[in-house]
Amino acid sequence: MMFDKSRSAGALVSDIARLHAAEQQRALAPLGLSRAQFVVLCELWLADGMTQRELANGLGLEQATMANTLARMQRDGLVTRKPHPDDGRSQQIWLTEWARDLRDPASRAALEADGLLAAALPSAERELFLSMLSRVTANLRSGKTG
Amino acid sequence: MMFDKSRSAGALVSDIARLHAAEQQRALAPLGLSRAQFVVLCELWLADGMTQRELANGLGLEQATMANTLARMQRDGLVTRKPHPDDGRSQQIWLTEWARDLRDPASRAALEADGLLAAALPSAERELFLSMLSRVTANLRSGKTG
DNA sequence: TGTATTTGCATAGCAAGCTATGTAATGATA
DNA sequence: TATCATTACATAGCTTGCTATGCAAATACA
Repeated sequence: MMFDKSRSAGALVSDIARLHAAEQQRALAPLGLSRAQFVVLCELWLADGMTQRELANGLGLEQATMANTLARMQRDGLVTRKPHPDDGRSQQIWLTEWARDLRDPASRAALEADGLLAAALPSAERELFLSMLSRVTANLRSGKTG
Repeated sequence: MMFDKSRSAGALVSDIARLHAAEQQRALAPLGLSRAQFVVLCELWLADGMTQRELANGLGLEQATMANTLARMQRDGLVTRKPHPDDGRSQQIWLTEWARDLRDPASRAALEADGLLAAALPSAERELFLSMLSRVTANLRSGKTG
């Protein structure tokens, strides 16, 4: 019985994720952002005022993970938390002006890291690669729920 | 300036890596193994007696990460560390009998998790997917060094 | 109305990745 | 030979993921 990691999609994907995360961290660092913070900001740039649970659900992360990341984002001046008007248990997450201003430069940095990844493939293959990744993501996600 | 995570290979790969890691953890848990430990065991099943640095280099991990993982593996009875005969600074990492016996069942568990991932794609596309992942991995890795 | 369940959040504690730093052994060199 | 640089490892401290718990607010229902 053998496990050949060079022929394991899971092992390869894990390696790529780690290498890509390092690239993205490097690209985002000059803005004072971490990768996890950028991911949360992507949601909030579309619409802030969401609750912590809505954010966690949208990103597929656990509530506790979200709570910790939001605490660091508040510490770093990226978000503020205000009591929810209709529900005393929850809070609305709002972007600071500073976080709003980061949208363009941070998106550029993230795209740059993505470009390094895509550069490994001829452009003719990139659409298919994205399609495959999307199908795998959808499949694993649905398997988790159902 | 927009960042669309559903069209970002990096974002998709990160999600897949997280979902796959959870699957693999679940499959390995009954054996008392974590994913990170399994990865180290894969190296040691091929040849044990390596030093910590050799293991870290082989897996592309930092020395400190390796040191911590090996400490947990020693705690869990998977490896023993013996002084290196030729170099008083380093230690050789040896598998325990128990770890040796885990090779077949652990490999099966890992392959099972990989199967769930591959199941998202028609078999005709799987070879190409592996090839793309290999090229991306190689490209990112070489970019790191050079 | 009063209790019981559910829901939203915080916190503790663990794993595994990272960087930075300290120590001891080795190796190179003046 | 004595000193300096390098190498192997350990440790501290950070992030970001996880599970498990606890608490308080909201909701359901007897």
